[in-house]
Amino acid sequence: MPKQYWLVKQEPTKYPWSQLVKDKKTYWDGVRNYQARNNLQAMKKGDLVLYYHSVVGTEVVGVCEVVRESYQDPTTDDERWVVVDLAAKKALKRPVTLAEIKEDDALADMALVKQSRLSVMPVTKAEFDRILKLGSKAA
DNA sequence: GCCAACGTTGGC
DNA sequence: GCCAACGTTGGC
Repeated sequence: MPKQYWLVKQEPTKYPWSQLVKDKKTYWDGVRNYQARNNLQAMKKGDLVLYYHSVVGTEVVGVCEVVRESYQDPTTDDERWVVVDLAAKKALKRPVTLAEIKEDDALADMALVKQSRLSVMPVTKAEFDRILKLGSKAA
């Protein structure tokens, strides 16, 4: 099974990338949307996940790795919802903003742009590589 | 802070 | 099973 790529959104006022770096890893709770839930369940250990700051910043700031596959969300008794464990892997040298993504021919069709309300979404390898490339330029 | 987009709920 | 009303998310 080839490695898959994902993007998760979080508001930095709630749980910023810097907090994930400090914590080393976290469980990704609070998903209450079926499409996002299905994506969480499809994540495999070792998959790489872009970390996007929504609302404040609106930019991709880092990469994390799935370290535990989906399990029952510990913050609710409702069996419908799951979490995965994510570990911070590396920060981008500089953030890749939503504005840049929209302007980039290779990225403008991302679910991030098309479906702004989805909080967990798959990303193609081409899109993933492209964002890493943009994010590796000097600040 | 406003508003558009979209998911969910509930009445019929 | 359809659709209107409502709530939430997220960009600006």
